[in-house]
Amino acid sequence: MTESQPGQIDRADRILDAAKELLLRWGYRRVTIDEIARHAGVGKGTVYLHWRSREQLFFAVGAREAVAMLTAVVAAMRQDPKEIALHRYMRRFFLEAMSRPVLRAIFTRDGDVLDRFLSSPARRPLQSSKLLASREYLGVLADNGLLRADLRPADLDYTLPAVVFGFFGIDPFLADEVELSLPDKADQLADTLRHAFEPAKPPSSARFAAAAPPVIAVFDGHTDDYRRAAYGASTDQR
Amino acid sequence: MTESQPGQIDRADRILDAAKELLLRWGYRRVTIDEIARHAGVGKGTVYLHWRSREQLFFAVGAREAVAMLTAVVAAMRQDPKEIALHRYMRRFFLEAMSRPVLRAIFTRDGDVLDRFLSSPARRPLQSSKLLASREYLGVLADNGLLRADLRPADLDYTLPAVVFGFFGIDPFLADEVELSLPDKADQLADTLRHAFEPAKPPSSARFAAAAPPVIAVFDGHTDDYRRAAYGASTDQR
DNA sequence: CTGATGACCGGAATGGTATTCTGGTCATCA
DNA sequence: TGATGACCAGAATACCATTCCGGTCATCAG
Repeated sequence: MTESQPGQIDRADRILDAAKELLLRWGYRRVTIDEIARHAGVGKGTVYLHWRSREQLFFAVGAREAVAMLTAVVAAMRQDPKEIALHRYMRRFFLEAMSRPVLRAIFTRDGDVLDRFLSSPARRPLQSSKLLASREYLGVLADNGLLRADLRPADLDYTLPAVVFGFFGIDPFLADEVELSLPDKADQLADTLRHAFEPAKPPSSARFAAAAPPVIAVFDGHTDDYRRAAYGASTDQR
Repeated sequence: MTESQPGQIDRADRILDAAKELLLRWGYRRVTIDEIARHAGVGKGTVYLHWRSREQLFFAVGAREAVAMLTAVVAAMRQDPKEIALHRYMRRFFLEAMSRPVLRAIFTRDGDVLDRFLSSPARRPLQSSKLLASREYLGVLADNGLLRADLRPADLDYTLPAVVFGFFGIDPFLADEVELSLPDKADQLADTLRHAFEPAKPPSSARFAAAAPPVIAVFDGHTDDYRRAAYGASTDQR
């Protein structure tokens, strides 16, 4: 067994650092495993002791970014239970994702950076819809009256990703129109989600306090999933 | 001057019919002007008597579809003034666009059909955002209390296209998840827009009656713009 | 004995060139 | 006078020779 030794994690991180830097500098297609290994100060074979393919390695780069993002999200939720509200969560999600170059490339489907990677077989980048809208999370919200009562939860499976996807992807098609700042866009997204999916009258603080622990548990679980995906050859990853 | 003779319009339509059929059968790249002319029973040079380039010709194919769609939309608005409501309009827009193969290809950015055409220089396919969210239309709605009062109209320039774009584009990224029917998707879009952008309490019928004529005028104007873009070499088209 | 390495292999990507194809023009024709 | 299709230049394609690179594994260092 290779993992669980601190040195191994360090080495994985060094390799991921190198891969991330080269990815952002040159794009997915141009980066070679040789170059990554050289930058990380390891042999090429060593890379394959951690991930079983080039694709897995770059997936791990994204997964590690997801861990960082989710960690920030969960920290905010611990700080203030109201942060679990759908519109607050997605606002932060949007800002965090757009602020991290690797995640921004993934969510905006930036072909210059990820060209080939995007068309990988069935490999939905970071399984974005799962990351984006966990049913468990939405279930907890619904159970605590934090979603519109007349909303069938199953509808959100389709509608929430549709709306959020739109905010991530619309930019290239607006061009010279009004150019909003990133926070302004996030506010627009939050405003839209709040009106579209949340109760008209804001729920009491008690609601948020009750729902926060299970919500945080769900996100902690997700974070661990991505952490596992980021490191370690032995782990499943299918 | 060539246009305004019925025969010329007929011929233009025959050419557009041929172009449309071949476009859907073979995709933008594979269709040649020769083939279109042959199918339409005219000489190749004749095509250039109507449009000044291949790109303009295919743009005209889309414009003619837009005319058909807008005609249906306006007819519905004349029938029932309530149809001018943003959510009703976009519901119909979505259904109409998705039901017409050429427009669906444009709005879903279907690369198999439109491959090269999509990356045409600055040539935003059918200037979709203008088609989608005319400021004039939204202005009339706002003036008649048919939009949320606390909404700055300029915000809709960004937010409305973002949301709608999401519904047009999300499908490929949901895959095996819940597969909704087209009308169900349209209903989800309508529901989202109604809650996000319209007043909580439905406006009176009188509001709709007052706003309908100017709204219809706006759409009639748009329809004419697209009709002009579809036919005629002499017209500007920039 | 264990974990790290890099030379090596096969298939895929790339570059260069000869050939075909096609958008657009315009002299000719009905 | 409006329609046509032969014609041309440049772009797309097909082909092949060469390079490149992901992944393996025999070998080595500690």
